[in-house]
Amino acid sequence: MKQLAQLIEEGRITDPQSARGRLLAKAAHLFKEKGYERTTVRDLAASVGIQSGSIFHHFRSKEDILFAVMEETILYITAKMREALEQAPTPRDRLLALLRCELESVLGGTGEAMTVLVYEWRSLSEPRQDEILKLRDQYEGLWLDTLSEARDAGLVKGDVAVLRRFLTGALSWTITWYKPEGSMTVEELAQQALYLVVKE
Amino acid sequence: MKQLAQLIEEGRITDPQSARGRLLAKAAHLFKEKGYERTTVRDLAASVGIQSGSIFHHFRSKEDILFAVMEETILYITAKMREALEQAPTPRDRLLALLRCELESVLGGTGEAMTVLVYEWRSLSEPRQDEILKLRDQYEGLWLDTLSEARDAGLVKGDVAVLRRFLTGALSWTITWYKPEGSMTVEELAQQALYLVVKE
Amino acid sequence: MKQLAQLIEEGRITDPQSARGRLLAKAAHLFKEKGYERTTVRDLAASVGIQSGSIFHHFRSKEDILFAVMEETILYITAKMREALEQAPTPRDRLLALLRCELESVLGGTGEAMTVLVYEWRSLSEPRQDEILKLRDQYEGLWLDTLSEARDAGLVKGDVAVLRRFLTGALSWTITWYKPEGSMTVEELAQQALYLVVKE
Amino acid sequence: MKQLAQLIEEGRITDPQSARGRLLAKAAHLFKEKGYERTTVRDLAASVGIQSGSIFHHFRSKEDILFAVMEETILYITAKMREALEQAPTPRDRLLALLRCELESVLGGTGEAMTVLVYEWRSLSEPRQDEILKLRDQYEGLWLDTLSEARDAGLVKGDVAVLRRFLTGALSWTITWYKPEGSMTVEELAQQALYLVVKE
DNA sequence: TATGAATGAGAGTTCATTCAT
DNA sequence: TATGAATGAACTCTCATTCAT
Repeated sequence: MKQLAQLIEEGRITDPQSARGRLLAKAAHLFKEKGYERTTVRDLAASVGIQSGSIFHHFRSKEDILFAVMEETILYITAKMREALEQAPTPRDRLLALLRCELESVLGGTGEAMTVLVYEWRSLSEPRQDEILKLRDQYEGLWLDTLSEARDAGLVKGDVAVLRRFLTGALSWTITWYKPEGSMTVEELAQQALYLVVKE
Repeated sequence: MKQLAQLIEEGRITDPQSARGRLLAKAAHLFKEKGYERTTVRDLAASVGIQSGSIFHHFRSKEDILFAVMEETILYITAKMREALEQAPTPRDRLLALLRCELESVLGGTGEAMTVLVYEWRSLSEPRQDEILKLRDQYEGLWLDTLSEARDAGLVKGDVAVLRRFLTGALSWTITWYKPEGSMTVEELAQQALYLVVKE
Repeated sequence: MKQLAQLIEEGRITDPQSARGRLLAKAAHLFKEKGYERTTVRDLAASVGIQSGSIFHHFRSKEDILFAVMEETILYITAKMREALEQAPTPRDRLLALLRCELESVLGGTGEAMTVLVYEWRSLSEPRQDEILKLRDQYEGLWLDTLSEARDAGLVKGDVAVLRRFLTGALSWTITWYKPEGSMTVEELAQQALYLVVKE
Repeated sequence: MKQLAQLIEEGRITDPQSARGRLLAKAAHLFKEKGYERTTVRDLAASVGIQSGSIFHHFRSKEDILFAVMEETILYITAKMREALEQAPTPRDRLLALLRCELESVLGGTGEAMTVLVYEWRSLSEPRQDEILKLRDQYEGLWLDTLSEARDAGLVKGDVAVLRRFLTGALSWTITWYKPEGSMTVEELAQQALYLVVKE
C-alpha cells in the first residue's frame, strides 16, 4: 500500500520534479529513441537545458544514468505490482492485475524506461547488471508465485516458468506496435492476454 | 522447395564459405554479443583475419554490413518458411510449421542475425529500415494468412493480428532464456507455443 | 633576530593557524605529492574541509595559491638564514649554518613547500616567476657572500658560483632520498655536506 | 662496446629518424619545457606535423609516450656509461668517465629526456614507475661500483651512497644553469665535479 | 585486393571559475 | 563568508573512413 510512497521518501526513487528526476525521464526517452550508445552526453544535457559538463554534477558517468533509469524503473514497477496484488481478491483477479500492471508499465509513463531495461542491457557493465538482476528476481518472484497459484486453481496449464517467459516477450513487445490512440484500450489488451493464458 | 537454392544462385544470399559470407556470420555474432555501436570495424576485420582498411573493399560502410546481415537473414527465413508451408498438409500442421520454423531461426544458426534484426533496428538509417520493412511485410504476410486460415478452421480465437504480435514477442524473447543443452528441445518448445495459441 | 617575527607581523607570512595558513600548508603538501596540475581546487578545498567554491574567497585563482606557497616559503627561509648567520662567529661556522639551515628547510616542516618551489616552477606564469626570482636573488646573495668569505679564508677552492650551484642541486635532491627515521641526523648530513665543500 | 648498436638493433631504442623516434624527441622537449600535464596530445601531434588522433597509431596513450621517453633514455645512458667505463684504465679515469658521461647526458642531446626523467616522475603510474626503477637500479649499480673502487683506492672518502646522492643532485641540477655558449666546457665542468669529489 | 598510417570529427569527462542564494 | 549548481573550454581518446603503396 504505502510501498511506493516509502521508496520516494527514502530517496530510492528520484522526485520527477527535481533536476535529477527530469534528467532521468529525458534520458529514458532518448535512450529508447536513439539507443544508449547513440545518445551523447551533450544530447542529454540539451534535453534538460543545461551544459554537458553540468551533467556530471548529478551523475558520475553516463553509465550511471543508464543504471539509475533501470534501477528506479524496476523498483517502481515492483512496488506498483505489490500494491495491485494486495487489492485483488481471487487468483484470476491477481493474474489479470499483473497483466494489466505490466502492460501499463510498458505502455504508460514508464514504458520508455522499461524498453531501455530490455534493449540496453548489454551497455551496462557486468557488476551493474548483477545489481539489476537481483531486483529483477524479486519482480519475477511475484509473477511466478501468482502463476503457480493460478495453476493450482486450474486456471493455467503447463510449465509456469515457460509460460511466464512467453508472457514476458509477448507483453514487452507491445511497446513496438500498440498505439494508445487506436481502438483498443490497455485494459482490453490485458483481457486479450488473459485469454491467451487462461484455459477454461 | 527450390526457393533457398534460387536465392543463393541469384546472389541475394551470400555463400557462407566466401570471404563476404564469413564476415557476415562473424558480424552477426559480434553485433549480437556487443551491439552494433560497440562493435568496431577493427573488431569485424580481426574476426576474419584481415586489417580494418580491407573491410571497405567488401562493404562501402559499416552500416552496409548491418543492412546485409538483416536483409539476408529475412530473405533466408522467408524462403525457409515457404518451403515448410508447402510440406504441411493441414492448417494445424502449417501453424506448427511456422512456430517451429521461427523458433529454429531464433534459436538456431541464424539466431544471432535474428537478434540483430530486433535489437539493432534503430542503428539502421530510415531508408534502409524501409527496405527491410518491405521484406518483413512479406514474411508477416505468411503468418497472417496461416493464422487466418487457422481461425476459419476454428483452431484459434480472437484478433489474429494481435495474436501474431503476442507471438512475435514471445518467440523472439526465447533467445534470452532458452538453452539448447537444457531438457527441452526446440520441437517441444514449438509444441508449448502451439498449446498457448490453439484452443481446443 | 626579529626578522621572522617582523614578517609575520607585517602579514607577509600568513599565520599557520589561520584558515589561509592551513590552506597553504595543505596546498604545499598536495602540490608536492601529486603535482600542481594534478591537484584540483576540489582537492585543496576538501583538505581543509570547505567547498571548492569557497576557495575563491581566500585566493583569486589556483595560481595565486601556488605563488603564495612559493613566496612565503622563500621569505621564511631567507629570514631564518639571516638569523642563523648572525649567530655564527667564524666563516666556517657560517658555512655550516647555511648548509644546516637549507637542509632543515628542505627536509623539515617547510620541505614540501621547498620542493614545490623547485618542481612546480614552470606552472607559474612569467610575471610571477620574475617576482619570485627577485626574492631568490636575495637568498642566493647570502650564499655567495658566505662562500666568497670562506674562499678568502682558504676554506673552499674553485669558482664559488659553480660550487653554490653544485650545492643547490645536491642539497635539494636530499628530499628524494633522506629518511628522518634512518640512522643519519640532519646535523650529520650537514657535516657530510661540509666535508664535500671544505678542503683542509 | 657494441652495447648501444645492439639496443638499436633490438628495437629497444627507437631510430630517431623514424616517425616514432621524432615524436619521442619532440615529446622530451615539450615535456621538459611545459611539463607533462601542460603538454597536450595536440601539442605533441602538431610538433611533428600530424593530427592529434594519429598519435594513437604510435602510442596507446599519452602516458605511454612519457614512459617511452624515460625508458629509452635510461637504456641509452646506461649503454653509454658501460662503453665509457670499458675504455677507462684507472679508477680515477673511470670516475671522471662517469662524471663526464652523466654531464653529457644531462647537458647534451638527451638532456631534455633526462630532465623529464627527474621532473615528471609523479606523472607515471606506479606499475610504470616500478619498471623504470629496475632500469635505474642497473644504472646506479655502475656508479656505486665505481665509487666503491675509488674509495678502496683512497680517492674518495665517506659513505659512497651519500656521496652518489649528493652527486646525483649536483649534476642533474646543472641543466638549470649551465650554458654551453658560456666560457666553461662540459669537460671543465666534469673536472670541477671531480675536484669536489676527490680528496688528494 | 590488401595494407596500415593518417585523418578529423566527435565522444565522455575534467575542472577552474562564477554567482545566486 | 560559505555554498554548490552551473558553466564552458579544454582535455584524452575512439573510430569509421580514406588513400598511397
